Amino acid sequence: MAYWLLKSEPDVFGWKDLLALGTAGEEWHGIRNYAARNNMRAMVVGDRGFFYHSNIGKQIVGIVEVSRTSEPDRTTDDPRWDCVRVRAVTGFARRVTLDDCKRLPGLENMVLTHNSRLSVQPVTPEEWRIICGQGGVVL
DNA sequence: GCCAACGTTGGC
DNA sequence: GCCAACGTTGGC
Repeated sequence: MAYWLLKSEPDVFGWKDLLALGTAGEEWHGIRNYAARNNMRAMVVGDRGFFYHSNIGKQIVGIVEVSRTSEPDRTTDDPRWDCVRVRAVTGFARRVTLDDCKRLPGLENMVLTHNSRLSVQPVTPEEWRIICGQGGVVL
């Protein structure tokens, strides 16, 4: 299983919005960046991802699961762009901030801390373990 | 609200 | 294929 990090501005679509959709989840549409799209194309059903609130909060707030693999993004006519479907799995007992990620040992190379613009990012198993521990998530 | 970083576009 | 111009993102 691979691990990812998905960003969203919480005033547009936040963790509570995803939670409200339950097991149906949400299509992760609107991605218009090749690197982010390629990361989505690499996802398989069952992969897990962190849900990150950008701009407001700047923190990881929960865990999502990929529930459907990449398919064309119906919100555009441009055939280049895809989306996956994700659903909420569990919220963090303690949210893990961007500052935490910059500070914690073992996260020095995390994409989040040095390519802040990439909206769908890979996360290594070690990074996943550290952040889940920090977030109070029992693996 | 500003601006640096980054990606994309399009003229050549 | 290069690169200047432009647009967007997101931290500050």
